[in-house]
Amino acid sequence: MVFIQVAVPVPLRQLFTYSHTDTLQSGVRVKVSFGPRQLVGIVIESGIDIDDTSKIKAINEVIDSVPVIDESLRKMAHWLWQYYHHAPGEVIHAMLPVPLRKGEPATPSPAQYIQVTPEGRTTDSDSLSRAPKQMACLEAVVASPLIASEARKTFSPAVVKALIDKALIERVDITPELTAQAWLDTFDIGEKPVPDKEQGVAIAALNQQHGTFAISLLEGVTGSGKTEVYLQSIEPLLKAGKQVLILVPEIGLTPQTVSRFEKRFNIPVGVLHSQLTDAARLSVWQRARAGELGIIIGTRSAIFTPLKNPGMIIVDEEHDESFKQQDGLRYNARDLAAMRAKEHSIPLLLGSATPALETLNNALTGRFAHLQLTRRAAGAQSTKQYLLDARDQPIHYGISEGLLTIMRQHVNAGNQILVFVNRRGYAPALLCHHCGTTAMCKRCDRPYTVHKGQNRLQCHHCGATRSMPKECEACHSHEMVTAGTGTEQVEEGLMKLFPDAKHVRIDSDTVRGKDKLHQTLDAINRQEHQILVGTQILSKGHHFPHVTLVVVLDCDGALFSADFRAPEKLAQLVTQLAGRAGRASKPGEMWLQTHNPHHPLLQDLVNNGYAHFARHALMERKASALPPYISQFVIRAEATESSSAYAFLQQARGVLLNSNAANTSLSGLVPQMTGPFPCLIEKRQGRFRFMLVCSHEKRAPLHNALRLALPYLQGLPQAAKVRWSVDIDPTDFS
DNA sequence: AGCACGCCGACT
DNA sequence: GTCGGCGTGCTC
Repeated sequence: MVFIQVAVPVPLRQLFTYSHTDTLQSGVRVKVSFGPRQLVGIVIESGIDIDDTSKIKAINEVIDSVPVIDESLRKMAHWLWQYYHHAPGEVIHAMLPVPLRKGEPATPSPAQYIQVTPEGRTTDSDSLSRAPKQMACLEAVVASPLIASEARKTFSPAVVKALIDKALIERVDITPELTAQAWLDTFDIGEKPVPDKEQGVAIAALNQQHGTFAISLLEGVTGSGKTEVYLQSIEPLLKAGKQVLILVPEIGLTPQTVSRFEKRFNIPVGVLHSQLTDAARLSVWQRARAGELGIIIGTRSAIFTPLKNPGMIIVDEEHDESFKQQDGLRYNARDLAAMRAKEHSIPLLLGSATPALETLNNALTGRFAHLQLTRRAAGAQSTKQYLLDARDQPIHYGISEGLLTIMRQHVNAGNQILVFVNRRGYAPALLCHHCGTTAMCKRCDRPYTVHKGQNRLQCHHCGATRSMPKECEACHSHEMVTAGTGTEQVEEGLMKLFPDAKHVRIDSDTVRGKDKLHQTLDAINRQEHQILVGTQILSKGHHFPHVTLVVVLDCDGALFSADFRAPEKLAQLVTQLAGRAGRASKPGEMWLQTHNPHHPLLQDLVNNGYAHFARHALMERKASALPPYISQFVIRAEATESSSAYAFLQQARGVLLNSNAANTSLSGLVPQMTGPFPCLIEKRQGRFRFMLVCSHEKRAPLHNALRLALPYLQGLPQAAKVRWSVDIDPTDFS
């Protein structure tokens, strides 16, 4: 009889002990009874000692013969639940593809394929000369068996059926065989550009790092060829049979990105993103684990992909916020990438035109290697940036007179212009002209956003919609007016101001699904539209060579935000937007409309660029004792009763003070606490939200205080009544 | 988080 | 008389 520690998928910060006849390998899945239910758990440790054996149950079933979580991922899991103070079972759960969480087999199961029959192989090409599609399909099948469902998609079901009826191909169940380093069969480097001097330096530096742990920041302005550096620095690794894992932001994963890697090396690339089916994700997971895939590109959760021969990890656009999960296990995939790289003794490359201040600080202090690309390729000029003083100017649809004049010049010259508006919808509020009452979402206590196109009001915090009210709820006046400007209204205004120019609006309301976005972007680059209005989506990934003018309608919100990261986010956004426009023959310009034209932050950004701004912002962070110079965590609480959420955090505050004082070795190191105070979005989906921010200049004592406090927090009488969570290194205070 | 147990209101 | 409301407490 052996006692075994198992991570069970429940939100409890502990492991559970079960018994079994033999020791089991760590990382193997087991079925266990947990209370009244059956759950799939993961073996963490075998053969442990235990005092009280009275409650111990036996493991019901061992699912795997080979661990689904290998040694290195197990270490990562351990680090995750320690560092993020999260329930181990949930951590492991988050790391596994959905089918594996349910206990389905981890090795590939047979799938239906079509393969060529002996008749098909000997058929002469004449017999199908009148059926070119069948011919193409047959040729493909002769080359190698195809997955039946995919063949039906690429060639059409009728074609496949016709060939089966003619007995030229047949259906068979094949269990796919996974081969390590399979990509080496086709690996072939086509044409590649000669790197410029800076790229050459970066590539040479990265080549030195192969086989060792090192982190580099590749700080490269837009258009300086970061991807080329990625491509050339992974080339020798792939050739040596090593795998490369590339993380990209959620919207950055375009077919173009993937095909660029596929075409350069002539190998298949594994792709992981949120829109894949569970089966498709599992397939990539299996192929990566078996070492079959040389390149895996994916979003945040791809950091959990098992690798047989890891060679390097790349995080592209490393400043992007989507690398931090904002619910449940609030991990940061960028930080996790560093952990993984260290564990495997491989290099990590972080690339960005606008590095996060945390990353930049590590590069400036020498913890990370700092590689810089300062020149745009092919002599393209960078976009000139200016501030537009909107004070005392008439404003139409959010656009000031002065800005309008500039826009006219570009439109009349036949160029494209891009108008950035940071909120979608028509207007962020609807209010009564008579008494001033604003239409509010009852569940969130926030103004509804007006959507004129649908003739409805929509709450942007909980998604609820309602019909457009005909009269004021309070005074029944029929005069309702909108306040503020969203993309929809700007588009409407531009249609009136520029009746001859073709418009297109790009936000999550107008581009549903990935295809629609790409179609619209392609149409823009074919110059089918002259004026582009849109939100954040426009700042990611895509380039608009015909755009000569970028305007940002409202920069003022970020200047006085309660979120200390707002200026950094604005600077990143503005710089990314500027990078979208222009090309060698048509340099672009950018105007930022503001009521604070003398604000030092805007001045610095516009006159000196992001790199200078960021270094200056770091100095300010240091002076104000903010991250990355201090460590933070946040305890969030939400409840239908505002007072219970507040009370819980108030008690938590007390516990944190006391537990720390009780720990004599840390006496004097009291975390600094602010709050509890309401979140920036105070109420969401009918629940009131509060947070308690805890900071300390040193991470270790801060985390120790939390570690000591957590058991008490769980025991608090209020703890059961409120939904509460811990957020380590928070990036979002909404 | 589930899920059961438990103790009080409106129903065939 | 019971179906069912969701408070409380436990899960190796």
